[in-house]
Amino acid sequence: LPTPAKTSPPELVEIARQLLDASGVEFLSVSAVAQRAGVKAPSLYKHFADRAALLRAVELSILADLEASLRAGMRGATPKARLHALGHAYRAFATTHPQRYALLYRQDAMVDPQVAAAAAVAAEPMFEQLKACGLEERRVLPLARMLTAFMHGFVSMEIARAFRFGGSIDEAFEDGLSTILTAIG
Amino acid sequence: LPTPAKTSPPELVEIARQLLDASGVEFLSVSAVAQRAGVKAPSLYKHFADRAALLRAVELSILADLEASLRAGMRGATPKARLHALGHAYRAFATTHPQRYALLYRQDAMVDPQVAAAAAVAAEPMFEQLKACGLEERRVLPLARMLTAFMHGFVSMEIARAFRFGGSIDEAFEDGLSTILTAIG
DNA sequence: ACCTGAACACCGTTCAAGT
DNA sequence: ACCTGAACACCGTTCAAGT
Repeated sequence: LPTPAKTSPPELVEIARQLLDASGVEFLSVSAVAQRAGVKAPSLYKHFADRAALLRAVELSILADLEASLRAGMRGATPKARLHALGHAYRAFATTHPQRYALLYRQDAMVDPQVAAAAAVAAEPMFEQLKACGLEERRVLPLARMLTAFMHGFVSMEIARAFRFGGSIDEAFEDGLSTILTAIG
Repeated sequence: LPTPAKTSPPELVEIARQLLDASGVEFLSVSAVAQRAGVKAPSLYKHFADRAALLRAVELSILADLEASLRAGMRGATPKARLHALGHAYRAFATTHPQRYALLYRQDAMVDPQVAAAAAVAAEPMFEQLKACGLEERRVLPLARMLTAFMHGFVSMEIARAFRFGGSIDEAFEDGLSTILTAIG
């Protein structure tokens, strides 16, 4: 006869997210998650195939949060204004939850099709506004790539504390973002 | 009486670099490096304080290589042309040695003062050319940050295979780089 | 002065045995 | 159907003992 489940995939993902925020990916161990769920490590394998599958589930939930944050922050009267707001929402998400953000860009993350699909969904708000700017179709993709490259590069350097020469980080982000949006025309 | 050393820090760093290129950071274990050096794992602690110290030494050697690659690639008649060439040299370094590049931006890498200093040295070529462009002093730092954010963001997304909508990656990089260099004025 | 084997506390993972 | 203890192969690291 079945023993009642002491935990569940959603609960394990939630615990994993808390561990991630508190200590980073390297402390997000199967043992630690199982322990906080009140269960022994081997039991986790009844809910997830392996540690990678658990990380993937966490990643998917973070990408969903990112998309929601971008949509919520994307206010403004014009497409360009909304892209500007989206840029700041992106940076706010990454700097508020650096560990979550770092998980998204761990090595080979996008190789998994589910994760790649979720990342594409998170990129949709930006594509929608870029298209609404009314620029030529062939300019949309390069501009999207320039914008995401800048946003990701900036916040990941900020998180890594790679900006070490003083000066205003806020201004540098604002300047860079404005320059790119100006290039839209 | 002393036993002759079977290995040395430089040799261990070289072995670590080969392991890194072959399989990535996670396979860069103390045991694996020691084994390839023909020595048992505990012996490595006579040459490096711990695994982190070994990784740091590898990181320093990679940052030195990066600076050399940037300087070697930075040809051109004008400062702006040289910045353009530097951008392409940066991307070439990252895409040719993705594992080495990924090591540079691992979490909290820049917290170590030696690594931060080496990163600053690697950034010098770019600063030299930006200053040679003759723009106002207060514009140098924001522009440097925009340029590095774009370059790092672009190549790290490229390495992570995050560009999944087709189109020319080469063109997107060239477009983005040109847009930023145009903003210099 | 460097190398070694043994040991410790940790991983992720498997599996047979419980209920 | 899920949970468990025991086991396996791995980590990084320490340390006393060799030479």
